[in-house]
Amino acid sequence: MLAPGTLAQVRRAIEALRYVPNLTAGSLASRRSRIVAAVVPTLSSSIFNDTIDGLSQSLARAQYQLLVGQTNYRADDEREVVDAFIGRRVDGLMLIRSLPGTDVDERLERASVPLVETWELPRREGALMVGFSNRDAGWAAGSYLSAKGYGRLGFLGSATGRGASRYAGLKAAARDAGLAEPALQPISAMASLAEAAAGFHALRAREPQLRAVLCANDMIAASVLFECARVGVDVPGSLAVMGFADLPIASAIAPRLTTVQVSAWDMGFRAGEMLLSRIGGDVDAPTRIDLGYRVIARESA
Amino acid sequence: MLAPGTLAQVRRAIEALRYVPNLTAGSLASRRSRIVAAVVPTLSSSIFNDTIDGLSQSLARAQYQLLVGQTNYRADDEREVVDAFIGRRVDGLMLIRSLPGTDVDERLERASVPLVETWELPRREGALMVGFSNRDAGWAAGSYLSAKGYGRLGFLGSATGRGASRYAGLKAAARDAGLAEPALQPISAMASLAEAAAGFHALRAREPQLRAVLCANDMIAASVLFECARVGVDVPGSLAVMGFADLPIASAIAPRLTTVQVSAWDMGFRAGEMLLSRIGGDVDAPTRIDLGYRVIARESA
DNA sequence: CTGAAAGCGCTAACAT
DNA sequence: ATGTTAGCGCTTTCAG
Repeated sequence: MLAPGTLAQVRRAIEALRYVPNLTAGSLASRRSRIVAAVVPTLSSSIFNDTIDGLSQSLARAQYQLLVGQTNYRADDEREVVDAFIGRRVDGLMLIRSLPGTDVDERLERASVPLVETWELPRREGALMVGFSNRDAGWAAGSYLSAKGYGRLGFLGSATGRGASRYAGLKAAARDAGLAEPALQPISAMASLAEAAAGFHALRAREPQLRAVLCANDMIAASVLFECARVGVDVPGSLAVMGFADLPIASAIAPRLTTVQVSAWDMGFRAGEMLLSRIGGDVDAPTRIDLGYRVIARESA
Repeated sequence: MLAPGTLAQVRRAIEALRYVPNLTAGSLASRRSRIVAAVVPTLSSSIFNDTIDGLSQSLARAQYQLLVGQTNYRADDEREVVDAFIGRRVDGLMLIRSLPGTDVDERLERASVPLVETWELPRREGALMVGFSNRDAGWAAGSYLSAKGYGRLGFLGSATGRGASRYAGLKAAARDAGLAEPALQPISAMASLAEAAAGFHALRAREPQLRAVLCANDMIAASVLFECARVGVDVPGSLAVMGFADLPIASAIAPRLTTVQVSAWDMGFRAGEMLLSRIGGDVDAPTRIDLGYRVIARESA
């Protein structure tokens, strides 16, 4: 039996000796690491940071910790980092896929570590995901553009993965509106702002009639806006530009950027919640959340 | 003795059974977690991402993994996250300090986890650090501005921590050049672009004679540039604007941003290397790296 | 309910 | 060189 005040003494001793329980030992014994991992294409881009932030916040509430790894859009890096996380016995993993068709799902499945995918929403049985349809979002952007009366459309962004889906949606919208097929100017998924600028000029050279350009993300769109300012192209008068993601810069830049908002922070936060409830054994928690997208009409298109 | 081909069989069996060694058990037994942690003020800002990226890259080479935590510029969050990392027995920790004067050093010291600080360079015995002098960098910016002939100077940024050091340097440069004390418009360290814009307008209202403004980072400067475009202020004709950090946007924006480059990625990479060699027991590895700063003259000032 | 004991899956130190 | 064994510091189970 504990004498009154004994607990307090113990606490004081703990503080005095600076005893810190070893979570590693705890993890081994309990078979629970209290660690969740995030695997993202790149850490040095504004695009996914909000998602990581959101994940981090939901994990922090539950005293979980966050391990991060980047793939640089390479399949073997993705596999390597995922294997390392499996070895670490993470309790769950959030993935923003770098490329389609890798076998990481299977590996995680076999190790029975819960996986939640974000930034897309493929239909796959039993998979956890929180995101939106990139194709539909691209379609919405295209419809907005055609409804505004812009005729000749273009797309500036990656021609693979999510970028390809957005372009496919844009193409479908153009077809639905009876417009010509939008021009595609592919740039790498990790494109620097300089690369984006060069891609824009290439697109303009190829398509002198270009009336509106949809960019794969707001940073690319910002770069386009900068180039327009530089060469004196009036936006949206001579050219409409539309971004994607609704990053903070979109509502600050001049002219303010018309874009497709996609709840980047929420995807991370909800991904964390999904993982946590799955880890907690909650069976009837949602497994698939469509956060949708929303065209935000501002000044640039 | 291993029969020829036995090793190959074992490997095949490992692959077939999908056996993945448990790193947690290894950590406990070897007293080496092969994890390094990064504690940053915020994850959802472009400012520190390159540093985290650099750290991540140097750790990946050594098969180390990266745990991240954010403090939201709050002392108690910082302490909590650092304690959790100590409990996890991380082999090292990189810290971008949120506020001065917290006791995290002491706690890490007692737990004997190597600490490397970045984004500043205080003189402290035995401490690991890789960074630059914020005060000197602020001074360099101020000298550049005064040499360009701009009279009335201003500063837009946090009035605490690194921001305060940069302002102190700016003030010293103004004094050295015989100019009036630069106006200080404080905004929070986590300021949104909208807050930065509002701060800029407040500064202009207060100081109608303002000729040049130094911003605490390039995102704030970008926001200022956007507002100038919006209200028709000619940059640098009517107002010079200078940024800090040399983020990718600095060289892309129109007009291109004059700024102070500070090797964000390298700070992270070198921090990782310092930690790794310290963990490896290398005694005569460098403990203090001054990466310096460099004024990059572009169009905006 | 409290307390002892048996692992968790590795590494490292030892013995052979 | 190779094989064996004793922990690492917790959680959990099982007696009492």
